[in-house]
Amino acid sequence: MCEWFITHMTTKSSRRTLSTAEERRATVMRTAIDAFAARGYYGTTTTEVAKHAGISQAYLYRLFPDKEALFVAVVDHCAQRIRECLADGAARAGSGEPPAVLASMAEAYARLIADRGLLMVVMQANCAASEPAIRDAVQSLYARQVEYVRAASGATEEQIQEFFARGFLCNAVVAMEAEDIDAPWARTLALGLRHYPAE
Amino acid sequence: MCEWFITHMTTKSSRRTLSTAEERRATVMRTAIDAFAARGYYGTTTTEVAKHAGISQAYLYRLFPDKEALFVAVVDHCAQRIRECLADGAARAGSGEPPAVLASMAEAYARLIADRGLLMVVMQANCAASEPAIRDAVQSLYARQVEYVRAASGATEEQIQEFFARGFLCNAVVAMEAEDIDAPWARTLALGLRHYPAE
DNA sequence: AGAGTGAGTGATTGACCACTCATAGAAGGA
DNA sequence: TCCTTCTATGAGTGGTCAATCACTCACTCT
Repeated sequence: MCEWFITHMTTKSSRRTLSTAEERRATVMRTAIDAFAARGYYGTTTTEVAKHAGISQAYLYRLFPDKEALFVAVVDHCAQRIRECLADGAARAGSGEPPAVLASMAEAYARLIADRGLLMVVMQANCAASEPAIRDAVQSLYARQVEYVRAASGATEEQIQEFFARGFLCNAVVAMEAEDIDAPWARTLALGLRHYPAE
Repeated sequence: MCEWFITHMTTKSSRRTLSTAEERRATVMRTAIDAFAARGYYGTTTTEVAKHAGISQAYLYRLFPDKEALFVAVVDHCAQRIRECLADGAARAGSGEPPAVLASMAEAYARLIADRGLLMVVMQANCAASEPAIRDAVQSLYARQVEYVRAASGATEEQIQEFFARGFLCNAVVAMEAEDIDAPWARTLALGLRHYPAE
């Protein structure tokens, strides 16, 4: 929150240094994740997003044509981060057997979604499929993920499907905050799901 | 939509027959599913819900104290329908081996979520966990489901977890409307997921 | 120094939303 | 028939939201 101070108020003087629009867009995409994560597309106001990025709400509308385009841009940003994370996991496994590569990717993914915000934005987008533009963004997100996993692991269709099934289970457990609940049902769902505490 | 005509305008005369508040609440819970399914808790207006039930928005506020209570009631209603469905699946399997019972439950569940609305409400609720009352409703929904599946099937923890993992996969596929897409990634995700067309 | 370009904002607007209230009308019992 | 209780609505109210606009200021180039 209030990145403005970090990037612009390094000295005590009131001098301010302008960013380029592209830098600002990048800042917004990073900071908007936490805003949209909590209340989703409909429940998050553009004023909230602007505040998180340290800019005025009016300027947000110069950076993005409307709220929908802003949300789609944030989803695409998340998609890219997830792909980078899967690539990282695959690289770590080297050229092993498919199950070993999948396991390494799963491990990397589990570490990634220790950042709850990123995961929740993806889930929120999944639920906002009634907006065609958002639905398209979600479909393209999963299209790329599935094809990347297939290419990087060389696993069978069944193995890939199970990989994603466990991923969705993981998402749901984190979304409903069941990870820390000490009850049989919660432990059963979270069985063997690595839980990296938030940093 | 417009249930009012069905229950109240069976004759041409302008005479109207009142329902009891309890009947009305039941109607609202049934019809509100489709409203909340599309745009979630924040994106759905109380006017929309009232219209679906064929009553005025003002009267909705006599039946439910506020929007949150209304949404939670709808989620609880969905939870109950899912439990009935699982029980039906278990009954159909008789007293077979755990995997057979789970398969029968999965079959029943797949048939249930041919009704896209019911599934989407549950997913929307899962995403609205930032409201404590809604998060509690979701947790209690899954708590009962997991424990019911455990008791009815006698399966191991791992089997139960995989049962729910496949359930979440199924949910995600339906939510992102990937069932009908004719592309490798979509076919991989939907592999073996029975797809009952909407009635 | 002065002109031109792009970053950035305060104030506003019209639409819409959750929620309220006063009141009309139906059902049913004495 | 009159009276009470409950269903049901029209007409608001205050507040909030996405989107717009006129404007200021910072930086760059000449």
